Amino acid sequence: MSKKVRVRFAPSPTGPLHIGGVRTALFNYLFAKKHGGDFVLRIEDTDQNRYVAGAEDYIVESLNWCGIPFDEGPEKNEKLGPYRQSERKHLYKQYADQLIANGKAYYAFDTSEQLDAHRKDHEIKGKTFIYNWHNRKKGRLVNSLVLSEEETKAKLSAGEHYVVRFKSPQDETLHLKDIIRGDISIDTNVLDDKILFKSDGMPTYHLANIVDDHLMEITHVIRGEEWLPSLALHQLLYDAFGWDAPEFAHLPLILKPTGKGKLSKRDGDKMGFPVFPLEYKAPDGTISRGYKEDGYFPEAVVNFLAFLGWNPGTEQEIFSLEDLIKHFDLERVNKAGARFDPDKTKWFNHHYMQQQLDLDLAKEFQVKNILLADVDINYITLVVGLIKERATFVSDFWELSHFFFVAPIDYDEKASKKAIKEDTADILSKVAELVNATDDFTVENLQTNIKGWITSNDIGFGKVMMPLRLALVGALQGPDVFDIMFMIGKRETIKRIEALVKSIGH
RNA sequence: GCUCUAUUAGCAUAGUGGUUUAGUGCAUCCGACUUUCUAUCGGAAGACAAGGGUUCGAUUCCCUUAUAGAGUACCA
Repeated sequence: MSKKVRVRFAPSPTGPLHIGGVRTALFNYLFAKKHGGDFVLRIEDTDQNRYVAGAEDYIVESLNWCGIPFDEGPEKNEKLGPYRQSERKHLYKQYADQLIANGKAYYAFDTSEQLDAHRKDHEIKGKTFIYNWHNRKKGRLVNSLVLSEEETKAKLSAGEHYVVRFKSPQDETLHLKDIIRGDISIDTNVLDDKILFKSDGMPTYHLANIVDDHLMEITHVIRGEEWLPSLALHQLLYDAFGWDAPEFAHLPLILKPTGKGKLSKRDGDKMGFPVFPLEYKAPDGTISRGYKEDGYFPEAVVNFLAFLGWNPGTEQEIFSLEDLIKHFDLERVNKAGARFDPDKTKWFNHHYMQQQLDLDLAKEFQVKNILLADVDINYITLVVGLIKERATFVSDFWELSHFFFVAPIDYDEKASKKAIKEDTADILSKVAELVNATDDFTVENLQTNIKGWITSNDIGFGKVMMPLRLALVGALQGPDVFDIMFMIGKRETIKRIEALVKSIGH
């Protein structure tokens, strides 16, 4: 009985896709897949002034990188295409005309300048200018409602610029439904007569959106909260056309980490985290960082995005895409805005890092560090296995593991103070001997030899282990000392111990 | 201004008209890992915006206030 679920993600190609847009796309995707439906990408490029070349490709690449590809869209499975509104231009006029013919819309000839003047005028008087029943017949507006039929025709045939406005009803209370927010009532008297068709021959978002959603057989419109105020108009438009409206769900806004205002493009650079999925080079040359380039795994991005406004109601926080599809539910989406937490996104990334194959991480590590070009990949893989648990990004690896590849060139001052005592040189020399005497050079043998020596001579672990670590690493950091010795080998271990002994100056 | 929306600890959130001493995660602090640590493990501290109702009883329902956000374009 129920139709197949079809949802759409309808971004405007005005620049890189904001992370909030990705979240909207993700929720659409999850909802569609959960119900075995289709996920449609439609490009809303009705504003020719704001068009940015390359933005559409960026959107497609972003969705693909996140692993949430669309089923239908530009150049892909075009069943009900085209999927760019600029290519559907010819479709919209007839619908605007239809509304005019049945009295639901009208021509307006006011210029932008005239309207601005009205708005300013009202502002001075402390009132709000609304282009609706309240003002449309008072004589100061020029439209087909106040003009005679002849005058209107004359203006049209004279080629005067006009727009088509929706005639919003008077004194009605609209009852709207939103899956997330429940019932919403609106007094139609506060609605203005929105422009449906612009003087440049293109429809506005409002008209195009309704016509396309209808033609593309969209069953659920899942979009950002900023559209909530337009919901009444959209419902009215469906009614005016005599079409069944889809169901609506308005997603909560994504707020800045400071909590004030919605997350904007500039917040990222200011606070040191990306707001875009992929790096973006603007036509003017400025570069915005992306999650991908910053070293985030797509799984982590999807996971934290899913939790921006939604939660499963259980204590599970780690969700694969498949899990999300299984558990996602619009009813469980929050109404309140979701504050973006950069630390939590790192936490997710750390988690997904642990699940990556050491070999894959090692390959990436090698590519990003020239110094590793000639190092055996198997060795790098072993190193990665030892240090990845304390890394969030692959870019952390070098900092955490350089001593596996190169000997320390100097010793951290604070660490030296802490580790080096009067008898340190003697102790280290003895340790070097022990290392040298360990023929079968394994972690286990090193441990039993050195630890055994410490306990049998009653020296104290700190006095031995700390300077030993300092010798090997150059600081009091890194994984288990015995692992390090084993990895760099007997000769290198002894070399480094002797280097420290020498530097102490005994 | 007007319209709409929200408000649980530093932050994100769970949850409910009465055994809830309000659960979880991030961050913080403290311990442990026979001694690195920004990792891991264990523990601690920390919240129902305010005021009115409704009710035997409200964090949970209603109203008001405060605060915050969104929209208010020939942008989407």
